Amino acid sequence: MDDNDEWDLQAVVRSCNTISANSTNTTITIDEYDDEFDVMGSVPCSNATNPFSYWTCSENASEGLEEVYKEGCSQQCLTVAAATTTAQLSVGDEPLHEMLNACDSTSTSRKRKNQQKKMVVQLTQEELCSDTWAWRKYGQKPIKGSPFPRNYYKCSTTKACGARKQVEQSHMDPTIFIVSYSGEHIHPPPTHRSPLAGSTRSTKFAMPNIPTISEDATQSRTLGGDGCCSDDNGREI
DNA sequence: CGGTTTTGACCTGCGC
DNA sequence: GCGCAGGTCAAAACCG
Repeated sequence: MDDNDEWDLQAVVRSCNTISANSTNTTITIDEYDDEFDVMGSVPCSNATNPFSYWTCSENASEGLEEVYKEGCSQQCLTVAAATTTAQLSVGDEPLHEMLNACDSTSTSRKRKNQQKKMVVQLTQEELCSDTWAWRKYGQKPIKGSPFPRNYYKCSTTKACGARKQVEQSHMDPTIFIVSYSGEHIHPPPTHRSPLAGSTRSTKFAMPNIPTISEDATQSRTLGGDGCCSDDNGREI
């Protein structure tokens, strides 16, 4: 792990600190997929009995994980679970290796052009609220096979910062959000934010028939609010 | 005024 | 080469 991964670690640690203790479902060790996953390290977790391992997807792995989700093979997307010495992954009640095998033979998903390392985590809304980075939404796209759109965020602290994240609500469990972090922050985490940052919007532009993505609570407006959550339009929830 | 969200258009990669 | 789908851009509108 190098300096470039530092922000990822920080983000994970924050998530870790709020991750639910029962987040572990059926799990398999990531060791079974050494060729596919890059386990980056392990950090202590205040709310979990075990260290929290974090990982990124190597090329094959990211495809595999993406396929698992796209194909709807699982009841939930990948769960980043508390681990012992290696990261463990759970996919609902199904063993991950079975998921991947199934998807390998049936998947029609496309490879994405952005193959840079991503860190994928599954978070609840509360956990998302703990994300103190300042994010600015720059896009939203409906995703085939999912009733919920995917939202795209850039770090808004500095224009030069290349950190990005994608947030997608699990269609199997709408209370779960799949967050993919990519790129890297070139600055320390913000400790407070401008009162102007994260201005709210009216709901007049809300997309009809598309559920509001409450993960936007992670948006900058929550910063300085010491963890207070707000919805897509900045309303506190 | 400065920052954000919204959202349609555009770009690009991949499968067929 | 074409079509599909994901990712990004950017103008317009909004908010405090």
